Amino acid sequence: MGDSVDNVPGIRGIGPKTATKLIQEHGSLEAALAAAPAMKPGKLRDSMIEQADMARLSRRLVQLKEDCPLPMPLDEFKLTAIPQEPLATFLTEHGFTSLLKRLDGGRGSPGPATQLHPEKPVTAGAPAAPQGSRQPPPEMPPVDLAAYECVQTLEALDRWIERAFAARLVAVDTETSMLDAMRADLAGISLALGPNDACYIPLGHGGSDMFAETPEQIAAPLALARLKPLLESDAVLKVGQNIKYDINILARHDILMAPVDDTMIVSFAMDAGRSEEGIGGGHGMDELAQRHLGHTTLTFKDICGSGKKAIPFGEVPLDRATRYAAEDADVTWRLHRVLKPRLADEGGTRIYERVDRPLIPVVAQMERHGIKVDRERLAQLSSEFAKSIAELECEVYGLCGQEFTIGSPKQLGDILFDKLGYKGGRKGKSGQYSTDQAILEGLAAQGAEVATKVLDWRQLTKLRSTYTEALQAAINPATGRVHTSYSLVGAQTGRLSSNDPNLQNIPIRTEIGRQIRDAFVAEPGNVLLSADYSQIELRLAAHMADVPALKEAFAAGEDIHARTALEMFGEVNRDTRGRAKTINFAILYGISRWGLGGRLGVGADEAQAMIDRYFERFPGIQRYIVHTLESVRERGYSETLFGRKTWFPRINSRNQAERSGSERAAINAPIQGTSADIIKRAMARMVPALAGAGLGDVRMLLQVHDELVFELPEGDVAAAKPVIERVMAEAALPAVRLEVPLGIEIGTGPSWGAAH
DNA sequence: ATTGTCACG
DNA sequence: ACGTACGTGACAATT
Repeated sequence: MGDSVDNVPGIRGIGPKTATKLIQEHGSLEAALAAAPAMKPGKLRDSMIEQADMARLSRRLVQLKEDCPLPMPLDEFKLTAIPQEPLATFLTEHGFTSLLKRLDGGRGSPGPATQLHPEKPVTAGAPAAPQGSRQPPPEMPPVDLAAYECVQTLEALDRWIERAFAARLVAVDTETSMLDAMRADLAGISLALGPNDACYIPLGHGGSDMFAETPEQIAAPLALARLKPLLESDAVLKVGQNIKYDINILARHDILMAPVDDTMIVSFAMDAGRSEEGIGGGHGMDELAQRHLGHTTLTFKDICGSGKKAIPFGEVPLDRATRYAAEDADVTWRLHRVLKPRLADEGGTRIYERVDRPLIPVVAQMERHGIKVDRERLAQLSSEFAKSIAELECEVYGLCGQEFTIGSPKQLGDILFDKLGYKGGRKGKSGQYSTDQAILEGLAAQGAEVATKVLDWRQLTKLRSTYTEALQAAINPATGRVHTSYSLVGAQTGRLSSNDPNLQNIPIRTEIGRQIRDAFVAEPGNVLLSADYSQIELRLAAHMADVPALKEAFAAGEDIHARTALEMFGEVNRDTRGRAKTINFAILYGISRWGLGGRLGVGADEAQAMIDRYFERFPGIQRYIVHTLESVRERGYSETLFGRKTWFPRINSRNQAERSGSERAAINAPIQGTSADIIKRAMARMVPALAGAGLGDVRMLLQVHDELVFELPEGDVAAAKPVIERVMAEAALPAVRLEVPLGIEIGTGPSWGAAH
């Protein structure tokens, strides 16, 4: 620590050496303050905190240089000698809020520092907090719901806006009528500037019927016009919990909120997969508040009820609405205060600042764009499917000699195995017959016609209920398009996930399902363009495990499964190539002899022999697996090439099933996660790259793990292709130099199906 | 709310 | 004696 404070000029107060020594002696700033009640609150204490922030700041400068866009050259870093606005933004964005009041020559306004560290002595006799992050930091007072203000006049709103500009950091939360950001009506906005320093601005509250009295509130357009400069100001950081939601709500009111920070994603960057017995591992606000602040929040259910009796937020009385909404902003502010500084300590800054955070506005915009679907086409498919389903039902009933619910695995299993006497074992702890695809295919191979019929029935009912019907219902009446919602913390590996509706699992593998892709279409005069990474995970495995034969094959543009077949079996044909493909996937997924044997229809011994041969022909793979597992067992987490961590708390479990599962996931996570990092980087760069090439009309609509889908004017296709190709192919650079090329395949057409 | 099944990468 | 590919989300049936 001694290396740091002295290097940073410009702060007076207690000396940097004294502060550093005190902090060092007590292990942390909090401990130093708690253990030194003799140190008076006020000036000295603030100085101490500043010193700690200074120490943190300088300690991180080297690190940040790599990971963050800096507003100034680092070598010239002096608090007083650089432009104040970008510095302020930098400081707030990275949690160095106590240093802010040193700027602007101490302009006398009650800046954030006094809010941050209220003049309240730390309780001397407080029990020592156990090490870890579960205790509230001592400088934060407990949540006081009575402290919040309901903002109902323009004068009050203007005071909050002015203070927010001065603070340069504001937690923001929007309250709405529903979860779907593209349909929800705005009920109000809450802001927080410090612990218990929060307000709620009701904008859309009213009774459930037209005779109920509307509570006093500022007219929404007026309030939004006042808030717009604040929410769009480069100099004020907006902090949210899942702020992509609020970005989209506000964007629909012509406010493009930026810059932003997201406590949910900060948590994800540090703690993906981290969960302990009895403690959830999620990144929801209620959970984070419990885990990091020791605070139990009001829940949405407490306020609006649940199920049939639930009422929209806009109908909640203002006093209760204020407590809930302002608390959310308050808690978000506190979480940011606790989590953002921890990010660098935990090595999460790089992935957060360079991958996940830049993605937030990009994904938000993709969601707002949505994609057009051809309703009539879907409806036509639906009725075709329905007709076939009805026929199949009759045939199945005939073959079984009775009517029953085909969709009930229990009834189906009993009829197939008990009544009709087919072979196929019991399964699972429920003692129920398994009737999944693999089992039914086995029956069909025995000549059970009914199994084929049931499989066809299953496929069609699946397609109809999940796709042709659901997608019609998902068309937004206001935009005429389908808007999915992407979760930025959905998958532990760093992948996105898509929901409401899920547009990452639209059928493609069968001809019949593929027709659904043809219903995803471009606007007239436009086309859809699909660009996907070819075999990206195998390429990454070749690089990460350093496998010469695989690297050569990719460099030469070979068919990788054929090459594998050649190495493994000495000849390439339909059969060996298929088996090689299965083995390649098995490697990516964390191989086991039983799993591979099951897939290939051979015994575990034979599967093991093939694994051995694979390791022999592709030296590097086994070493990668061993090293990865050693590292995860010791450190508790795996890491991608870009430094994304995924935690595996059960990697050393005494329960073998649990442990083996973690081991397989741990082998897969660096590969799947690196692939996710790469496409995320490509997405973040795509928007400026296209704009810079004069392709502002090209809209990125969808991401499907290794594929990006765009909608663009027909006339832009020729110009857009090389830009998209280059951004995707170079997405790992400059941070990572891959020893394999990233192959990109691009297609265009009037529909998603045709673009493949 | 949980289970089984199946759509995708 | 486990019970296996990794990562998701949605639907229908059942508790």
